[in-house]
Amino acid sequence: MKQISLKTIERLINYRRALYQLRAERKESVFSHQIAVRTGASSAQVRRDLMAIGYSGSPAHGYDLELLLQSISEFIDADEMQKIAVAGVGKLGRAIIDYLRGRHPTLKISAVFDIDPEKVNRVLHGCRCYRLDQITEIVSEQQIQVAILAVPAAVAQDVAEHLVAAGVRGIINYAPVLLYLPANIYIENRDMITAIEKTAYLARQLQKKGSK
Amino acid sequence: MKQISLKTIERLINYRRALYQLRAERKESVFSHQIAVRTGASSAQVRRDLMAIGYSGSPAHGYDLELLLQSISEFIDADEMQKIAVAGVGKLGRAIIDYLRGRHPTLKISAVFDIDPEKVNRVLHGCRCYRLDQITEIVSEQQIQVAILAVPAAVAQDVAEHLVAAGVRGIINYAPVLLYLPANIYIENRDMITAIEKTAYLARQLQKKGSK
DNA sequence: CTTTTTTTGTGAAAAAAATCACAATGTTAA
DNA sequence: TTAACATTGTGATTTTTTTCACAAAAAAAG
Repeated sequence: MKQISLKTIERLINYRRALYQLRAERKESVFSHQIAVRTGASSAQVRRDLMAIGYSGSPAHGYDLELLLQSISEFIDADEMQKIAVAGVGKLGRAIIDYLRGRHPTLKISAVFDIDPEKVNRVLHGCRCYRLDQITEIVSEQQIQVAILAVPAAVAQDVAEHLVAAGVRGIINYAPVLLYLPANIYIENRDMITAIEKTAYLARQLQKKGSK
Repeated sequence: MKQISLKTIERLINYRRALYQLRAERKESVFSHQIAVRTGASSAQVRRDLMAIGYSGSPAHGYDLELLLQSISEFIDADEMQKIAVAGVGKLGRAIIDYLRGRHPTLKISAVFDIDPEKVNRVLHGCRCYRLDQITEIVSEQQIQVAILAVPAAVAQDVAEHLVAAGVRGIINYAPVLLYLPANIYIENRDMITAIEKTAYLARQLQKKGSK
């Protein structure tokens, strides 16, 4: 099968979310344009993406909601549980732990790390907290491949390097710094300041456009 | 000037961040390939993007770091302070407030909203907290155009509609739901679960690639 | 049974984004 | 002076992504 683009992956994740909402509305089947309008894609785009994962609908009834959900999930999710590490248990780290805990069928936070002795060795929101300097040891021992970086900017690069040394392949970086890591590591930058700067810029553009 | 793409905007924000780091290393000028390596772009890409904002370097010395920083900032940032509203002052909302407070030359959080009577009318992290049901009134009064949505999923759509009614044009959505809003509103989805799902998928792909 | 309508799946076309590649330019060194 | 070198700026090209547009399918209406 031809390699599926990252853009398609992102959209599929959104489609799945839209499908959950549609399911909650008691729908049993769905047309490409219904998914499109909820996700901001075009209906042709939706069809193309579903084609990419090999799922087919019928011209008469569209897509079977349950089967489509299943197909997307099979494609996106791992077969077995995937373990995640969280580095930094400040407000943000705890918010992340809360968002994810027990909510996902194939993702679970299996270790969290902090430098604060008050937190270390305690169970926070259901997750055992370890000392930050144990991170390489424990992450490699547990074979964790995905990590969330929610530590202060000053130590982000250092912690990231330890994660990579421990075998992590994907990092979600919430620290407001650019990480400099080997090219075979995937970095998803989620720094809030960047997001706000971008949105603030676009809000101004939209205003200009709206006012003329 | 030809319209600059959103991709270029995103990269420019990254370049700026890289430049701050380079400045901290006492650099005074910088070549496109140095920016490139720190941001994961190609050097040709960097030059193209800088061309887009009309900044020129010299073949001999590259780009003057200070002037380039200034040019990018002039392009990305507003001329005057831009106000931001934060809806939802849970762990995540407070993390956002902390990240931004006093750190940015043109962005400031000028009102925060929550439903919890314990928080309402108090000053949290330097920001006055209002009742969530005052949001339309206060956001439109203060002419806030950018809002951060950090409320529970169940109320996100409703709060978003109130923000739009109050004149907001850009929303950074941290709630794990897809918002359904007019097409002229910019939505930056920053839901954490989506980010983790995507990264987890990519980590697996990288593993497959690495092992063969 | 036939026509109308709606939708899928997908080649083909268009648009957008990224890369290539090289002339122009200034620098350094001999 | 002149040669060797590194880098910018950008036209041209390539690659990727999106959209168009229509045949095929199937249900509904007449």
